[in-house]
Amino acid sequence: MYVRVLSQFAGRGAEVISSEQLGASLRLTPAQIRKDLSYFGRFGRQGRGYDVGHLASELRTILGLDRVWDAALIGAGRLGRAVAAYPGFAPEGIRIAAAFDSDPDVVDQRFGDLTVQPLTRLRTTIRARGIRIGIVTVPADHAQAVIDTLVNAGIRAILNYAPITALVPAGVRLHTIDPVLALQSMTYHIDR
Amino acid sequence: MYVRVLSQFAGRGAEVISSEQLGASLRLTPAQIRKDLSYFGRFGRQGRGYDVGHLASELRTILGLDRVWDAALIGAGRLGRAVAAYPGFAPEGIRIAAAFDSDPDVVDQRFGDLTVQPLTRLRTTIRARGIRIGIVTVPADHAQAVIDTLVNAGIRAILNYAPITALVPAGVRLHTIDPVLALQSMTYHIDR
DNA sequence: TCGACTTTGTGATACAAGGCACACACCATC
DNA sequence: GATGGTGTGTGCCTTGTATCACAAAGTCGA
Repeated sequence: MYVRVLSQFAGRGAEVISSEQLGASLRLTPAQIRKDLSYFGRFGRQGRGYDVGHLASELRTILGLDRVWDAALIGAGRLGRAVAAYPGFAPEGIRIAAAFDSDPDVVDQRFGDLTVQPLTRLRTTIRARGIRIGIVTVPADHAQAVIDTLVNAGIRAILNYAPITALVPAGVRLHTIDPVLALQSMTYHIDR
Repeated sequence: MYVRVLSQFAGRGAEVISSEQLGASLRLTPAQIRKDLSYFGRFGRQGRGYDVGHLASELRTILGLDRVWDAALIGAGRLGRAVAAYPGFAPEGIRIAAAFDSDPDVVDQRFGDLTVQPLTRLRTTIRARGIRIGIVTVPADHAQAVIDTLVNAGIRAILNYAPITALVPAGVRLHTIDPVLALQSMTYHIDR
C-alpha cells in the first residue's frame, strides 16, 4: 500500500511527502506511518519529510518487489482462466509460470501462452522451476487436497480462491479471497 | 466461517460439536470460540457442546444470512462479467440486481439476465430498489469516483476489486479484494 | 440415583499494537 | 549566523483482544 501511494504521488510530481500526507492517503495516523517505516530504517529528514522516489525504491527492495516471482496456477476452469487473464499481475512482477488441472479433457489445452499440465506433474515442475507461490482456483471440495499437495511440493505462499477455511502448516502463508464471506461480514453491520 | 464449518459438520451427520472441534477446524483456540459465541448468547450445553443445527440457525439469523441481499455491480467490463458469472453468490443469498457502466457502447447490452444501465441512472435505481451493497469492478483510475457516487447514493457496503486504497466515510463498510497486494505481502515472508 | 467425566461461560491475566507527545534535527529566511 | 517553524524518530501510556484457568452445569453409564 505504501509503495502504491508513493507511486501516485511521484506521478503527480511530488518529491517530498510527510507522514501526515501519507496517513491521509492510507487512512492511518501520522504516528502509525512513522512507526511502520522506522521498523525498517530511518528514511525521513526532520523538518522536511520523506523523499518520494528514495522511499519507494527502498521499500521495493525491502519487500522484494524488485524481482519477478513465478507462480503456479491450479485449476484451469472458468475461475482459473479469469484469474490468469487478469492484466494486473505482470506489471507488478508476478508471472503465472505453470498451469495445472486434474481433468484429462482440459490437460494439454492452451492456457494463454502456457499448456495445462496434469496434476501428477505438479511436484516435478514446481521443484524443477523453483516455484514458491501457488494460486488455487479449484472447486471448494478439492481445494484442501490441492493445498496439501502444494505444501508437500514445497510451495511457501498460497493464494486461495476457494470458499473454505483452509488449513496449512506453520511456515506456509495462506491468503483466501472470498467475496461472499466479505459481503456477508459487511451486511451484518448494515441495520436491517 | 462458523456457519460454513457448521454446515460441513451437519453434512457429515454430526449433531453436537465442541469448542475444541470448532477450534480445530477454524485454527482458533477453544477459548476463542466460546468467547466469540458468548458475545451473542448462550448456545452451548455444559458437558455436551453445541447443537450443530441450532447453532447454525441462530448464527444465520444473527448475521442476517437468512435473507436475500440485493447488490449493484458497477463496471461491466471483463472483470465485472467474471464476477457476475461467479456461481457462488446466489446460493448464499447475494443477488446482483443491477449493473452499470459509463461506456455508451456497453450500456443497454445484456448482462446475464440484466441490462447494463448508464452511470447516470445509478442514484435513482439504487434509491428506488433499496439497494445497499455495491460491487466495484471499474479500472483503478475511476474507482474512487465511483465509490464516492455510491456512498452519495446511500450505499452502505462496498466490495471493491480495484487495486487502490479507497477512502470511504465512517459508517460505510469497504472491503477491497486485491490479489496482487495479497501475493506481495506473502512474498515478503518467503526468504529469498 | 450416584459419581466420575466432560465442556461450557466468564473473570482475571498477559500481550501486542496504536496513539500521544516531545526532544532533536533540519530547513529557510533574514 | 542566528532564529522561528516544521516534521521525524521514539519512549511511554492506553486500549483492545487473546489466552488461561476454574467454578458451575450438565452428561452418561453402572
